[in-house]
Amino acid sequence: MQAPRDETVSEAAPGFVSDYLLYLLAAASEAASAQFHQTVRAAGLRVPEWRVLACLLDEDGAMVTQLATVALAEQSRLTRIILQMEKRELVVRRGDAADKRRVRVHLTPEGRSLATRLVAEAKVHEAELIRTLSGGDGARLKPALRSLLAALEPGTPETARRGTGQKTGSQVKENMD
Amino acid sequence: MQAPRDETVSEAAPGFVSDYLLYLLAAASEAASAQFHQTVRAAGLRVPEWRVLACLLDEDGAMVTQLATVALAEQSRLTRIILQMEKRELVVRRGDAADKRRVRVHLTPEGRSLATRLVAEAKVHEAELIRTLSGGDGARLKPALRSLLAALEPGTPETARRGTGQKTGSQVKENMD
DNA sequence: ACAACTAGCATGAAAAATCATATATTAATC
DNA sequence: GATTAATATATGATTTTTCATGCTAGTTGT
Repeated sequence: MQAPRDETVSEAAPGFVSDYLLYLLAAASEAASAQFHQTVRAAGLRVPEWRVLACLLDEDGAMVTQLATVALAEQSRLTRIILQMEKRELVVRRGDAADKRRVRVHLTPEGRSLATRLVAEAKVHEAELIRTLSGGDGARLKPALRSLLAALEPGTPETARRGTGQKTGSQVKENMD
Repeated sequence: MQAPRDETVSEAAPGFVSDYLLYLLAAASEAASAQFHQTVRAAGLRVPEWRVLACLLDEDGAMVTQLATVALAEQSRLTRIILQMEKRELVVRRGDAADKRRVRVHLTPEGRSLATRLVAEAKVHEAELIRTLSGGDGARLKPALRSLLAALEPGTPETARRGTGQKTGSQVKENMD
């Protein structure tokens, strides 16, 4: 028998926040990621490190800047993260012969093995998550998100163009925090 | 180690990452927020501070822990953020009379004014954003996100209620981080 | 080939976030 | 009603992030 005073708490706030798209996105992302990120931490990685590994599995030899974009982290941060990962022998950095400013990041066998394992777990987790969504929401979500991204990101709609120099000038890039 | 069989890795990677739900969520959230967050910074606020203000407009006198949940930040961080905001006279902290552990955070007139202005801008921005989404995606997104959140968050399905008894044992656990 | 400009990455110093834990207060249990 | 557990917030110390900027290497224009 506890007497929970019902004093000030009577908010059933209509709430701007709880219906605000940017909040829903951030909250959904956090909530959805929380579970899997535990797995990531358990593997001794921080979230951006996991993203780097996954990205390198998709495209080994990516540049630091590229990785920063994909890992949703800033360049200077990514630089340090890569250095740490190199110390841990998850990746190796190699100067690009053709353009010596660039640093290509490659998976080590250890890194590849870890990446492979985590990606597999991620796929399982994703499938489960989508399955728990009621009805068609599971199916609707991804297309809607892609649509949103497409509307927001100027370049790179689908086919990620990269590699060869290709700096067409307006490589608009200002969507990082 | 594998040999870089083609230095300019021209693969338009099938890409696990680019179709991974958690990545889409995180990327969409970042991309969508980037624009408005510039407005926030221009107002001299960091993102969690803006979230606090918005939340307080919804529910003045919220507790620190509550704000941490809504602002998607950790408690100790929120504590410091609130202290900073108090120094800037955006909020005031008041001990809860009934429960002296609690600290209720209230908007100052300045804080309310700023919050009101920003929320108005946020609504405009949101409307524009949704409008740019092709076809029904604008309409589908929010419900899908809410569905996802509902599936993930144990308690608090809609009406954020706290305080009043109802402790069914294993309720709220840890949905932060 | 030279100047000026841009791209890619690194780094120092400052700010901030995190983790574990301290403290105070309230609820629960026996 | 004393004891134990749980809540709510604060704080110290360490690690991270960030910001601005440095530096080197390519690019462009003349």
